[in-house]
Amino acid sequence: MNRALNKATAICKKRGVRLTDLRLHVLEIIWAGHKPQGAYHILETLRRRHGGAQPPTVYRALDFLLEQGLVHRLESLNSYVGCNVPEVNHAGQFLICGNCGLAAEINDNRIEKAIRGGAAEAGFAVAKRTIEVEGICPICQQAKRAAANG
Amino acid sequence: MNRALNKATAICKKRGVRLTDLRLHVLEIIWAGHKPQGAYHILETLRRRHGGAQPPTVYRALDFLLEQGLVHRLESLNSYVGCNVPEVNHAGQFLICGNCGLAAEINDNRIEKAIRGGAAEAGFAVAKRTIEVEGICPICQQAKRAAANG
DNA sequence: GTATGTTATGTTATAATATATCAATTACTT
DNA sequence: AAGTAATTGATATATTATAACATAACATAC
Repeated sequence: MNRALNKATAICKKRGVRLTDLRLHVLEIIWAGHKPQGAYHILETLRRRHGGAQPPTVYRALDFLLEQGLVHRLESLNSYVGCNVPEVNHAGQFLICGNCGLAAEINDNRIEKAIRGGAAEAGFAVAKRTIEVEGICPICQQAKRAAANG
Repeated sequence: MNRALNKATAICKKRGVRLTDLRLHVLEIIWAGHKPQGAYHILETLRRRHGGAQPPTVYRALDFLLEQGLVHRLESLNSYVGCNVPEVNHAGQFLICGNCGLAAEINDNRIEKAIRGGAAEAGFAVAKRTIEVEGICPICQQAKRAAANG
C-alpha cells in the first residue's frame, strides 16, 4: 500500500498533475480497504479526517484518480479499487470473489487479444473494455470444501 | 422483435414459468427501444398503458426476464437489452457504440475461452462474466469519416 | 367450490449512486 | 501583486435500485 501511494506520488509528479492531499487521502482509503470501495463508503471514511466532505468531493477525486489510471472502477459493483500497475495504460481485467469480495486484477494478453479480435471482426473501434468475472476465489473454495468435509 | 416476443412466449411455456402481460409488456418495451433501455425509461413507457406502475413493478419484471435469459443487463450503462438467443444459457458479450448507443451482442468463443483460461490459472471458479466493450460501431465510423471528408 | 399455499402485483417509502451548478478558495504564472 | 486556471466548498437534485408490507391472482388439494 505504501508502495502504491509512493508510486502514485511519483507518477503524478512526473506527469505534472497535482495529487493533492484530498486525492491522496481518497487513494489511501481505497487501498486501505483491501476490497473495492463504494463512493459513499469512501465518503464516510474521508469525513473522519475531512469534516465537510460531500459526494462531489469524493467523485471529483475519483475522477482524477481514474484519469490518471491510479484506480479502476468496477462497473458490476459500482465501486473502486487501486491499480497495481498505474504506470502503464491498460484496461483492467478483474476476478471478483462473490464470497469474500476481493477483486484481483489480472492482465491476460489472450483475453485482450480475443476481445480485440472479436471487436475487429465486427468492425468495431474499441475505446474501453469492461472485463469483470465474478466467481469464487481459490481461498474461499478451499474454505468451503473444508467446511463441507469437516 | 415479434419473433423475439414469440420466442419468449414459447420458452416460458416450455419452462412452465409465467410470462404475464406485465412482463411481456416490459420485454416489448425493451425490444421496441432498439437500444439498451434504462429502468426508469421503461417505467415511463410502461405507464402509458399501465397507469400505476412503480419502480418495483419494473425491477421485478426485469428480474424475471433476466432470470429467464430473455434480457441482459449492461453493467456499464445500467440498462437492459433483449437477448437474441435466449434458448441457450450464455454470458453476453457486448459491443456498445458510444456514438449511437447501439449495443451488439456477440458470442465469440475465443473470448469465452480466454476468460475461462485466465480465471482457471488464478484458481478462480467462474460464475458470471461481464464483458462490455465500448467504442464506435462501423456505421458511426463511416459517418464520421464522411463528415470529416465532406 | 372452498381452504390453502404460492406466485405475482400494488403501494409507500427510502436507500444507494451520481451529477449540476455556482461560489469561494488555492495554487500557479508572469 | 495581479491575473488565470485549477481545485474545493456547498447546496440541490438527478438517477438507479430495494425494503417492507398489503393485496390480488392463480393453482392444488380437500
